[in-house]
Order: sequence, then structure tokens, then C-alpha cells
Amino acid sequence: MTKKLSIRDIGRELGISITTVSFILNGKAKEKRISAALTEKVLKFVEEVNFKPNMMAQGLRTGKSKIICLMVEDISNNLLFAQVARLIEEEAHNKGYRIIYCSTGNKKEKALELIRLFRDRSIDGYIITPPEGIENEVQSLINEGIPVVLIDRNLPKLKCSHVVIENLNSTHEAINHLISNGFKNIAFVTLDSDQTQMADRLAGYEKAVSEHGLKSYVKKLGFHESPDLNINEIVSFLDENRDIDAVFFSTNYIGVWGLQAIKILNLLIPKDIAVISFDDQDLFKFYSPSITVVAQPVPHISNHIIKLMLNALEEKDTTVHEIVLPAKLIVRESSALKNA
Amino acid sequence: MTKKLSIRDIGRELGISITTVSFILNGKAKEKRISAALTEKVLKFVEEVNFKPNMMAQGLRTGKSKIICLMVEDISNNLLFAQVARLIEEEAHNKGYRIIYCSTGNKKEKALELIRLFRDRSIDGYIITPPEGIENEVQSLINEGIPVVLIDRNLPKLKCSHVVIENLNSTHEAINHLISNGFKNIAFVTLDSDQTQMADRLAGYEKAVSEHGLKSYVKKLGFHESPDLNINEIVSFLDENRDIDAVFFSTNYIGVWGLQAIKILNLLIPKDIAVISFDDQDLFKFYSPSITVVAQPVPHISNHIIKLMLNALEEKDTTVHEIVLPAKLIVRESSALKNA
DNA sequence: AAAAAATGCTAAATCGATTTAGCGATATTT
DNA sequence: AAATATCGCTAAATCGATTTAGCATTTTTT
Repeated sequence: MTKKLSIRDIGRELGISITTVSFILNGKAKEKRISAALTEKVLKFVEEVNFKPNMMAQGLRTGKSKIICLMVEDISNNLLFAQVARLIEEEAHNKGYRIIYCSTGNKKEKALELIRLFRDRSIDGYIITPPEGIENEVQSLINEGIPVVLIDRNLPKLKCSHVVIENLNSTHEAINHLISNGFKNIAFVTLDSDQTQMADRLAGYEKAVSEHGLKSYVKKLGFHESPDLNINEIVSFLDENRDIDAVFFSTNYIGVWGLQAIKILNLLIPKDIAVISFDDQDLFKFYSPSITVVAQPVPHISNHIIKLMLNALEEKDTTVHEIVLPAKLIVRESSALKNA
Repeated sequence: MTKKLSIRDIGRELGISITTVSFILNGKAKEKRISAALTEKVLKFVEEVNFKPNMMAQGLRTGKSKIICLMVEDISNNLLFAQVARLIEEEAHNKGYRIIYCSTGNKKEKALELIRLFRDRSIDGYIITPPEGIENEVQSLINEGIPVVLIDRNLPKLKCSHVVIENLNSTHEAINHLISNGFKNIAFVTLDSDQTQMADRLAGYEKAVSEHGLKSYVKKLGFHESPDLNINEIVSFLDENRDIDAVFFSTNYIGVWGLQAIKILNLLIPKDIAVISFDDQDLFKFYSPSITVVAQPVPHISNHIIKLMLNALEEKDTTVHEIVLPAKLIVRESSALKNA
């Protein structure tokens, strides 16, 4: 309840100028030749009265807000993003940064609107899962010297730091696993999207299938608001292609829809149809049968993201870092040996 | 790339004082008797050059940061919190507020540390899922006139606005549902915690059980870091009480642990043991059998939270609002009529 | 017609920090 | 001993907004 302290109060209390206090608080005591004795005294006093500089004033003067924006597809929709949010939070706090979040719903317009909303609002850095079509806005952030780290997917037209996983290789490996377990008519259900992560997963599928001379069954879902419409699309697709004996869902919520579709069709996993989904989650681990997944190394990913961001912010590192991390095939019951 | 505009530039450009510009931008034109013509002219110009006031400067002068802190247990652990985060985000943005988040892990020390970190950092308001023992810090926020809305649970020692659900009644209803479906030895698995939401759920259980003269089986789990230890505790509990024919899990992650425990014990749901869990999620909906749950009205809850917060911030409404919303029993396969 | 009130606008102080330029005292060099 | 350098610290400008007090005019009242 005591009135808020300012650097001016500190100076008055100790009989010194605010300049000196500021230098000491910013670790410039040595550089500015403030005596060790005075430095010590000020730091001790500041500690005692628990003085915290006013961030607004600091921000106004320095032009830095110490705020990082985390722009994800939907923080409530994809556990991956919530987990990343959780993991980067602590490290950011340790370095004195706060994180604000926002969700684009994977909509270009929403993303543009949000970037424009935050622009000129002194956000120090952006961590973004970019929808397609926001290249220009991202580029202009970069042009202004604002650090941007893209995550989950890349914008290939841009030279911009990003942290993604080996989508092609890991999908390739997963499809090969199905093939070596005896499945021959393997379907790939994905979104009708050109985003790099989706394109790479599809490429991994196509590669494996063509290497083994198998037929390719690809279903690209439209963007329906309602899950039910998506489930219906999957039901129709599987129903019209009864020779399919295995299916790969290219992302976790498609996986969830897929399981429902399979339940509706009354198919048995893996006897009638084997299943692998991208992204692990409780549902897949505890489902009966448990579902084989390609799991992303979330802590590893998060570490890289926040390291890149903090490095760009604190060390003014403007190098473009392209981090590609391996994903892991976790084999469970849903992809067991055919007819075993 | 054009240098950032300030209110001063606007004034210079139009040949008027910054005072006038400021009044107009703050909607005080009428009140301050600025002519309609000039007001129009300024607004048009501001629109044209896309001027956005510097939030740091505004914040420094007004003492308001336009930032709300959302402090949850774990944004990645409980879908409820991620969903709330998502739903309050847009409304907050509409009113010009940003949301920063942080996770307490339900630890008192972490919560205190975070509040202290953000204190004196000009956060305009706090939305908190409070662990026990942070009453004093919350009270001192309130004393300073900073709006606080507690969510998911209450701190009964405090007069503080909160948004919770009818934990007692909804649990009572769920247990009654089990009873009327023929179950007699109903267990209640919860956390060893005095938090109000947990206490109320337990009270709802005890009430139903005692009203029907049934035996009470309550298991309070310790706080283990590892899920496996919790699962083991549930396994032992169920194994030592083989007469239990139904179990209520008091929160969603306990529900997930419980399902695993039941799988380990090779019990059939609902034949060997009926199951109800608090909080709905995909896993419960799609599980085989599907799991009966007490579902929270997440959009409804979120609406109330952000309304309360914005009202306190914008209208200076200091009334204590105690919002208690109904929860909904969603009956699924896991609680089907005994021996049906 | 003089006094009072309303109109339309602005000068300047202020919020709390950072940072540039520089001042007086002591120490070192020549 | 005078000139120079170093030491230890500070005055004042600045960031970009808000807000109080008030100054000319014009209009209304008496």
C-alpha cells in the first residue's frame, strides 16, 4: 500500500542523482565509473525496499516492451500449441519477458488483422504459426528489425527463422512401417492446404507409396466449421474405397475425426483398417486399441523456439536459423501386423 | 518503414495543438468543446495515416497497461483453461486489452512468485485459478483497486468476484444418476486438496451417498509429479475395495488416470465398474465405452469471466460478483443401467 | 452598453525511466 | 608547477502521451 517507488525516490533517499541509480540498475556501474561502494549501497537499498522499475517508462524511453507475441492457430484446439505455450513461458519470464497470445484460427485475414493490431504497439518479437498468405506482413516485421520465429510450418518464400520437424521423413517412416506390417492399400487423409508441414507429410506418403509401387489414396478435406461435416467426408471417403486397409491422418484433430468415422463405419482397428495419426495425445494413448502416432518432440521444439527468440532479442542475432527436428514414430496397437 | 507517427506529428501536420488531438482521439471532443468540423478533420487524417497512439506513453501517463493477466493452473494440462483462454481472448482484444498468461502448476509458491513478479508492473487486472494460501496477495491486489476475478474455484476467506460452477449440485446429480441406475458401492476419487471446487464435489457425493444410506468410499490422491504414481494409487484403491461397482473421478485428469487404472485391472466398464468423470473432453466422448461426464459450460463461463473483468476495468465496478453457473450431466455408455 | 457566460482552442506540467554531455576534484604526466 | 587525464558523479533533454488551467473571442444576459 506504500506509494509506488520511482528511481527518483531512490535517488532522493540516498542523496544521489537518478542518473547514477539508473546506471547502477542497468549494470553499467563499471562502464560509467560508479564506485563499487556506492553501487553496493544502491543495490542493497533497492533490494530492501523491493524497488521495481516502471516498465511503461522503460518501454517509452527504450522503445522496447519486453513482450513477445505468441500467435498460434488455436490455443484450445491443438494441444501442441498449449504445450509450447506452457514450455516457453517460464524461460521467457526468467529473462524478463512476458508473453501475450492470440489465435488466428489458421485464417489469413485473422492473422493479418492481428499483426496489424499489434504492429506499432511495440511488441518486441513474434512467434507465429503462419497461415498461408501473410508473407508480406511477416516480411515487413523483419524489415523493421523485429525478430520473428515461425513454428510448426515455414513460409518458403521468406528468409525467416523457423522451428519445424522432419515432416517428410517421419511420415515416410510411418508409411513404411505400415507397409512392412503387411498393409497394401494405404490412405492419407489431410487438409486441402499448401502449408509446408502438410505438403511435406503428403510428400513423405507419396514417396513411400511409390517406392513400393502401391496405389495412392489421398483425401483432402475442405475447411468445414463443423467437425461433423469433416467426419462425414471421411466416412464417405472410406466407404467408397473399401479396399483401403490402412489410413494415415495427417494431423491430430483429423485423427480424432477419423476415429469417429471408423467407429461410424463399424470397422475394427487394426483388423479392418490400421491407423496412424500425426501428433500424440491422451486420446490416442488410451484408446482401445491404442493408436500408433508420429509424435513431435514438444519440449525440444519449445526449447529451440524460445532460445531463438531470446537470442534474437538479447544478442541482436539477425541470422536466419532453420531448425528441423526429428519426430518419433510411437508404435501401438492400431498398426499391428496385418492378420496377426 | 515510414518513421513512427506521434500525436505531435498529427498536430504539426494539421496546424493544431497536441492537446486538441489528444482530446479528439479520446472521445472528449464534445466534452471539451472541440468543433465538429475539426474533430472530423482530425479523425479523418488519423485514419488516413493509420496513426496508432504509443501504448507505452499512454501507459506511463495513465498508469494503465491495457494488459490482463490470466493465471491458470497449467495451460497445457487442462483443456478447460486453454478453452477459456481462447474464448476470452477475442473479447479482450475488441476492448483494446491484451492477455498475458502464466501457469502456477497449482503451487502456492509459484503463484505468489508470479503475482509478485507482475505486481507494480502495471497489470490492469487478474483472472486467477487460485491455489490455496494466496489470500493475502490477492487481498492486497484488491486493496490497491486492481480488479481480480477468481475462476474455477473460490477463496472463501476473501470477498472477491468469482465465476464457478455448481460443483455440489452437479456432483450430487451425477451420483444420484448412478444410484438410480442400480449402483450401490460408489467410490469418489479426488485430490487431497481443500480447494472449494474439490470440497464441493466431495460434499455433493457425501450428500447423495448418505441420503441413500450407502457406504462411502473416498480416495484422496497425494500430489505425485508422475502420473504413474497416481495411477498406481487408484489401482491399489480399487483393488483393495473389490465391492466398488461405480466410481466418480472428481476432475478430468484424475478421470484419465482412472481409466488407465481400470484398464490395468482388466475391469469392464460399466459391467464391472461404472464410471463418471468431471469435465468433458474428446477422450471421454470417443472412448469405448464412451464416458459419462459432468461438463462445464465453457463458453458461458468464459463470457462471464471477461464481462466481469471488463466491467470492473471500464466501468470501475467494484461490486463483488459471485457467479455460480450450472454444470451439465452428459450421460453416456459408462454409466448404463447395472446388469442391463 | 457593460457584465457574464459560452465557445474553441492551447501552453505547459507530468508520468518514470534512459542517456548525452559535462562539471569539479583528484591523480598523473611533462 | 602547469597541463592533461582520470575519476565519480549529475543536470537536463528526451520518449509520447494525458490533463489542468487558462487565454482570446464570440454570444448571451441584464
